[in-house]
Amino acid sequence: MINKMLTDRQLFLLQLLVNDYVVSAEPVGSRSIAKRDDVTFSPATIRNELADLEEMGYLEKTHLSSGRVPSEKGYRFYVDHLLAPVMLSDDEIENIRHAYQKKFSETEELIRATAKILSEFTNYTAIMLGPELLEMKLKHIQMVKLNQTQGVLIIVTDTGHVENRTVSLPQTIKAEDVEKIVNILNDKLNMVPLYQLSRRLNTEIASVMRDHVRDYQHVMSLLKDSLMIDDPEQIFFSGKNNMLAQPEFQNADKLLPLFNVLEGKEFVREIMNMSSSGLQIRIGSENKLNGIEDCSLVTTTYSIGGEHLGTVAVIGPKRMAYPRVVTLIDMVSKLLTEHLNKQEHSSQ
Amino acid sequence: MINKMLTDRQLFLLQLLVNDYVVSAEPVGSRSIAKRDDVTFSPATIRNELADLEEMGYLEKTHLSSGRVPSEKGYRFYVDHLLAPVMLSDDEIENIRHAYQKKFSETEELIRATAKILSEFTNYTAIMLGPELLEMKLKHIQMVKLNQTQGVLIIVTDTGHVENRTVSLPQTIKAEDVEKIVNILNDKLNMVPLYQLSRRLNTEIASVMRDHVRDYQHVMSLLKDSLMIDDPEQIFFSGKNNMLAQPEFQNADKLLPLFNVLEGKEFVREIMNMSSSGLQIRIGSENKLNGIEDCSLVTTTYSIGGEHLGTVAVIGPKRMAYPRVVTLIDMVSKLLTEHLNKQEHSSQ
DNA sequence: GTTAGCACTCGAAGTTAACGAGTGCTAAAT
DNA sequence: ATTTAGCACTCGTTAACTTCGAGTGCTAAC
Repeated sequence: MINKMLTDRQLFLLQLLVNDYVVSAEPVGSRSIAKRDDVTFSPATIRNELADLEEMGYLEKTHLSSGRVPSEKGYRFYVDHLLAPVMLSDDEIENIRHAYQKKFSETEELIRATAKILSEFTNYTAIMLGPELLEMKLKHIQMVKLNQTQGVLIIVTDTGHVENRTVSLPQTIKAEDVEKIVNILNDKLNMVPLYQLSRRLNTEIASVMRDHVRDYQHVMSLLKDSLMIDDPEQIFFSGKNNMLAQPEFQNADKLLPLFNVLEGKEFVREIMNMSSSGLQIRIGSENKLNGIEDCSLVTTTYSIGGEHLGTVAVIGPKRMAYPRVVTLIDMVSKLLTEHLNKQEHSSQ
Repeated sequence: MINKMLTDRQLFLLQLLVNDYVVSAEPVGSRSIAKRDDVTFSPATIRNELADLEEMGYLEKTHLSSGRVPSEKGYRFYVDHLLAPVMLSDDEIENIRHAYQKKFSETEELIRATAKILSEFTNYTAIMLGPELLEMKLKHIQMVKLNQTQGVLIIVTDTGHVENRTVSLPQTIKAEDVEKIVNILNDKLNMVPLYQLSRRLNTEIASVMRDHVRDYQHVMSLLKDSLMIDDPEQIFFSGKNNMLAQPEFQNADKLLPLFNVLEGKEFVREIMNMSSSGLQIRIGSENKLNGIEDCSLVTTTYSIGGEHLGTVAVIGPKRMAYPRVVTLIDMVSKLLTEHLNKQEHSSQ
């Protein structure tokens, strides 16, 4: 089934209609389009064109005599062929750049700040996925004794991420034993990916431990617990409340399922899967996940040190200001990448 | 103005009415009360009694011929004098205890889990405030070099909390210099409260640094940035979405201001201020904070090592299941305290 | 002191009518 | 061959009116 070519005027009208509907959230009629200064033809002509566009599946009516609303096919066409890059005002660009001037002492803080900026400037909800913890490599392990019975095990990765665990120390263990153990671990596990830690523990480490550490069985079981890294993702949400301002989510019946989906693991997995390469847009039911069929999802990626990947996402109603979101998400992901790499390479 | 003493029957009726309204969320009429098995008198009698209770300010009507609803004064009286401790089912107690069986590798995880349990069992929103970061004392500082230009500064407190900062290292600095600096810091700042760090840095440390470290000005300014601890609170929310299920918050107009308040700093400050000693309940407009005048807030405290204090809070509609919430928040805060202290003292 | 009976109130739910924004179609105008 | 004015028709929205019922207060009888 090959689509008939659309005329220039049809393209123009489709674009106008989507733009209008995106801000008004009300079905758009022929009269309101005709009122515009850049439209020279009459409502009747517009009605004819819109009827054609509807026949081709780009538009829908909410009832027999209502104005038109873009269909999912309409949004898809709009996004694929009519997405005019939007200009941000100098003011806005200045504001965004300004938000990145601030010193960020932790990578996490930077990512969190990015989510906030993105949600505030789009007025939708932003989601940031950090680099996968399990892919990170061990850079350093450190044990700090808090008191007779407790210590904190600190794990630093090559990306500067820090994990920590509280561990109960057997009273039999001595300070020099602890030091010895930590030295062994640092020696043997340097630059080992976190997901391999427990395996390595059982193979290489076990034998060394047996030779050098007394009560080694006990120590091994403690270490095994502590080096279990199970939390696979760092996730940051910002602007969930922006959904409350959207006319399509005014009542709790709509909101509850939406929020439940947003907080679920499947949603995060969905974002992870779709953002393999560059900018992607999922419109409405293109999202396979149940519960966000009235939403659109825009994602892109950012890189740390040119290697590890994270994801930036914006979710909002299907009736989304796509050009603006695309411009913003693009800008922000670039700024983030830039910032992370500056951190990585500069000395100031 | 001294309140007239309430008769036993009036107390009984007030209690029944609150209990009924809490579950139904609808004004309670005399007939529905009379239908109960434990009520032996007629609707007319009940009407007379309720009219008296209304006159005394414990009840209100939503309109002239509606059933009655508790007033804030009514809730207050109920909470102060009629709060019958509710029994949890064995099943529930078992479930809660079971949730605490799991091993928690970080204190944070334990507190987060407690919030979740509390929100799930109350069906309201739980808020946990961790111990004040600024009150914690420095136990250990560690610097891990990531590459030529970057390092991670790790700060461990006496409670086992870990803070970390990414710092850009000047290229002139050598590994042994870093070690020297860290040693000085550990030596001079051991057990200093975090809020004093920057002051101490300027006094004691500055002079020592000048004598032992080259390029000391530069190092000092880096340290100053890194030891600025500004985030004063650890806050954990759970079950915000439970608000969506409450009939009083069905539309976005009510939800948006509520959520905005919950996320604001004033709200946290409010909780901090009110929980100075034991269990406290704030009903409706007793909360001075604008935006939660239709909510009630129940708070209590927990202790770590008998010394540091944190706060457990539950917020829900004014029409809250007070007895259940009080029982649960009490139980959970005790379990949490117990768990934290077990961690502290046992060796297994 | 309690309660049956009754007139009265008022919100909720249902009905109807008027309104208006929108459409499709036809026929005239360009 | 397009474009457009004109017009009948559709249908959601709003407001006015009705009905219904759950609830009250009051009075008089128990």
